[in-house]
Amino acid sequence: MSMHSIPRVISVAVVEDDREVRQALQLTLAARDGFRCASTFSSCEDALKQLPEEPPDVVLMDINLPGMDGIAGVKALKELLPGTDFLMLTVREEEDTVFRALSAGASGYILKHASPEAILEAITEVYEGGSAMTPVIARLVVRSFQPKAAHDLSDRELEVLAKLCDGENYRSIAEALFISTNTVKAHIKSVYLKLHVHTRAEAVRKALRDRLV
Amino acid sequence: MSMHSIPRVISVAVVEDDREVRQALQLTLAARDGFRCASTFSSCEDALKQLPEEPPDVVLMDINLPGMDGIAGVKALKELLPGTDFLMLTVREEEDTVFRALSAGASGYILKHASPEAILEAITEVYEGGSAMTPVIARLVVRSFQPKAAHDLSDRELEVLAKLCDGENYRSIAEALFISTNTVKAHIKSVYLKLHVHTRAEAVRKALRDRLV
DNA sequence: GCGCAAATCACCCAAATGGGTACTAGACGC
DNA sequence: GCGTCTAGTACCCATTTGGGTGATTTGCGC
Repeated sequence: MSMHSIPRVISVAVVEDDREVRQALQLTLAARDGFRCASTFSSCEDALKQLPEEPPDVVLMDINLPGMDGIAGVKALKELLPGTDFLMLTVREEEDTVFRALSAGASGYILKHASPEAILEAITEVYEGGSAMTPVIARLVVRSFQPKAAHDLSDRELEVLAKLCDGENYRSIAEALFISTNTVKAHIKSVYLKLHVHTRAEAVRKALRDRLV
Repeated sequence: MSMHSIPRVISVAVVEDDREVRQALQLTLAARDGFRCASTFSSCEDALKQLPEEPPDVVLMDINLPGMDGIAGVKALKELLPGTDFLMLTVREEEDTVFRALSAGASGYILKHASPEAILEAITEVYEGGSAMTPVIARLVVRSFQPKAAHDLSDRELEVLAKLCDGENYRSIAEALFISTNTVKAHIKSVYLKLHVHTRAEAVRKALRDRLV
């Protein structure tokens, strides 16, 4: 925030294979004070070659691209341009794609046919250290924080499972809960039964993924 | 979306201990077509008693409340009103609080001193199945999807770690990678060393938490 | 009061795990 | 060419884990 308190121009690069869309974005950026379209590319491969020479502040990245797609592109470019933020431009709001893009290092995820105003606002938000996304995508993301299912584990079982996730062994769990190791075993067996797993590792993964702990 | 295609009034409840703020919200809602302030409460305890009788569409929930705080309030109310969405109202954008609120079941997280327009827009977005949050909070959330640190595991080690997370044992990992179980052990030992863990469970937790896989 | 589930404990045993040590072959940098 | 790194291999051994079986107590619902 304070970093950007002196008004300056946000330099933006565009990676988009559709020539029409690419030029429309370029024009939108050129027409507006405070923005500069530093470069445009029709493929990630081109962007990878040229962008490192003059890193922009923000990259608008299409997802569906011939050759290397936008997600792989972000992953590769982010390595070379750690200070640059990436804003995904897409036509559909698919759960799987959203999460893969965010995991790859995208800072935002907006729709291609949003208004120029909305796109410029998203660029500004990202540049200022925030993140931009549609409400629908935000809900997908928010939902991923919420418990997935009720696995009807008893309170005691949840307690044991939590310690299992901490990497504690039978003996230390037993000591912490003031019960015998045999009882710990019994609870763990019950947990495995209810979660349909057979090993510690699977139980830990399920507990973390489904946010049971 | 189609569910709400017939224009109707969104009924909103407010839980906020500050009388001024509470009344301001009430007035904002009353003054606008399409919104209705169904009820207001100064504590979660009160809301828990009365809300189940007539569930609103959206609840605006303050976080800092005397007695039961807004996060515990959401968790409790969400059980009773599964169809209702909760929008947290807060003054600060603290990472820990944000994640706890979302885990508790909140659908959005906005600033108390946002404009009436922005608050009404957030309510609408949440009502329509989306989610509302400030760009700063969105970035916190997005960041949680990205790898936390470079633990300099080799490619092979990452491969082994991934299978470890799947709950596979030495033998099946060895078979999958066409190497001996001894080599698998060697890789795993190296992984444990680099991640500073000593057991499978800890390794799985670290891998999932830090998004190494 | 009966039944049932949860929580507690016990014993056996095969398999898996984690730690220690030691060696070889290829790749890469300098 | 020498050192270092990663990958791959091997063996030993104590500890841990997971599965099977069975038992007691407590509390809750009907």
